[in-house]
Amino acid sequence: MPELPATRERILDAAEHAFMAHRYEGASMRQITGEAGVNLAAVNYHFGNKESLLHAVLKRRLDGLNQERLRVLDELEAAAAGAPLKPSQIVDAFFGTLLRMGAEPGGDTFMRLLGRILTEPAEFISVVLAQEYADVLERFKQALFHALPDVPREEIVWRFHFMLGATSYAIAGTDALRLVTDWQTEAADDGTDRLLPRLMSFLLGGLRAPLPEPPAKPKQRSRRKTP
Amino acid sequence: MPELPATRERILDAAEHAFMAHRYEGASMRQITGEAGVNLAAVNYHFGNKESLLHAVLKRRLDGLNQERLRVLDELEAAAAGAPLKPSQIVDAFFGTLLRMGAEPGGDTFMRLLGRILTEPAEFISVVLAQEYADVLERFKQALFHALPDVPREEIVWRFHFMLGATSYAIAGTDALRLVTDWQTEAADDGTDRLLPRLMSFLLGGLRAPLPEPPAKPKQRSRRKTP
DNA sequence: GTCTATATCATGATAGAC
DNA sequence: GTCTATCATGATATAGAC
Repeated sequence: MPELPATRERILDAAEHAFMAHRYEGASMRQITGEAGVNLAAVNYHFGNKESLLHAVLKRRLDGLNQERLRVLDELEAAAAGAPLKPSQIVDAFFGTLLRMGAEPGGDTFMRLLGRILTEPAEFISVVLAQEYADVLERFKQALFHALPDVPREEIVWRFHFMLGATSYAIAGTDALRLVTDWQTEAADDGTDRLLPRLMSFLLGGLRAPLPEPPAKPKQRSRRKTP
Repeated sequence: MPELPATRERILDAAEHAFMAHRYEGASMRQITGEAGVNLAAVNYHFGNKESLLHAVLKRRLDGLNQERLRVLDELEAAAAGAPLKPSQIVDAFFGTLLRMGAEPGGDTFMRLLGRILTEPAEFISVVLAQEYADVLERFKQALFHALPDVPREEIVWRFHFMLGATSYAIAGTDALRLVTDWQTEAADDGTDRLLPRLMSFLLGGLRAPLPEPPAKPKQRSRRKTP
C-alpha cells in the first residue's frame, strides 16, 4: 500500500502534541487541524468527534505499550517456572517499560501526554483508560500478590496506586518540577536518563516499606451495607 | 462586624466545590454563580475574573495549611535544639498536616481540589502555586537536607518531587483509584482514616530507599553551556 | 456597592458544494 | 475525501440601571 492516508496520521500527530501541550479541554480543534495543515472538518470526518480523537491518540500508543508490558511479564514468569518473581522485576516490567518507551525517539511527547491524561478526572477519560488498562493492571496485580505473599492484598493495591501517582507526576513533566526546585536546570538536562533509576529506587522503597500499624480498632468486623 | 458580605463567601464555597468537581476549565461561571445563588456578574465584580477567583479559593485554605506546616516544623526544630530531625518527623509535618486537614469537617473537598490542581499544568496555575508554596518548600527542603546529610541534595529534591506526586494522586481521589481496583468499595469506605498511615509508610519507604547506582558514566565533568 | 441585562467572542459540530 | 460557510451553544467580561 503505497498511498498511505497521510491526513489521519498527521491529525493524530498534531493532536498528540496539542493534547500534551494544552491537555484535552485546552486544545481546540482549530489548533490541531491548523498544526496538521488539514481542514477543520477533517477531524469530524475521520474520527467523528473530539472525544474519539483523543481515544484514537491514546490507543495508538497504549496498545503497543501494554502489549510490551505483558510480553515482558510473560517472559519473566516463564523463566521463573512457577517460582515467585522478585518485586523489582515486576515493577520494572510495568514502570520501566513505560519509562524506556519515553526514551525512544518520539516517545517523550506521548509520555508527558500520558502523565497529564492519567491525572485528568474528566468523566469519559476515566472510562477510556479503564478499558484500555483493565487486563494489564489485573495481571500485574496478580503478579505482585504472588511475589509478596506476606503482604495483605489490600496494601499492595494501595501501594500500586501510590506508585502510579508518583510516576504520573514524574512523567507529566518539568512544569510541576519547577515547583520544588529552583536549580531546575541542573536536574532537568540529565532528566530522562537518570529519571528511571531514581524513580525505580523510590518506587521499590515504597513498595517494600514496613507495613503501617493498623489504627487500633479491634472491633468492627464484617460490616455490610445492603445496596 | 455583624453584617458579613455573604455573597463573597458563598461564591468561594461554590467555586471550591465546582473546581473540585469539574476542575478549572470544566467549571463554568454559570455553574458557580448558579450554585451560589448569586448573579452571574457577581464573580467579576468581587474577584475580577475567573483566574483570580481560583487564586482566592486556593489562598483562603493554603494560607492556613502552610502556616500550620511551618508552625509544626518550627516546633520540632525548637524541641530538637539544633540536632537533626528524623525524616519521618519532617514528612509528617508536611504531608501529615495536609492529610489531617482533609480529615477535618469541611476539609475533604479542598483536599481533593488541591490534588487535582497540583496536577493541572495550566500556565497560570503553576505560577500561583509557585508563589504560594515557595517559602514552605524551601524550608522543608532545608530540613530534609539537614536530616539526611549523607544523601545527595539532588536526590532529596527528586524524592520530594516523587512524594508530592504520590500524594497528589492519592488525595485527588477515588476516580483514579477506580482504575487500579475493582473491589474499590472495600478500600474506599475506610478511605481517609487509613490513608494517612498507608501513605506515610510508602513515602518514608521511598525517601529512605537505597540510592540508585549512578549510570556508569565516569567521564563528562563540568559540562557548561553558555546561555 | 450590588445586581440585571447585554455585548463580544471562541468553541465543537454540521450541511452541502466540489 | 475535502472544502467553505454557517449554526447553536456556552464562555468571559462590561455598561449601566438600581
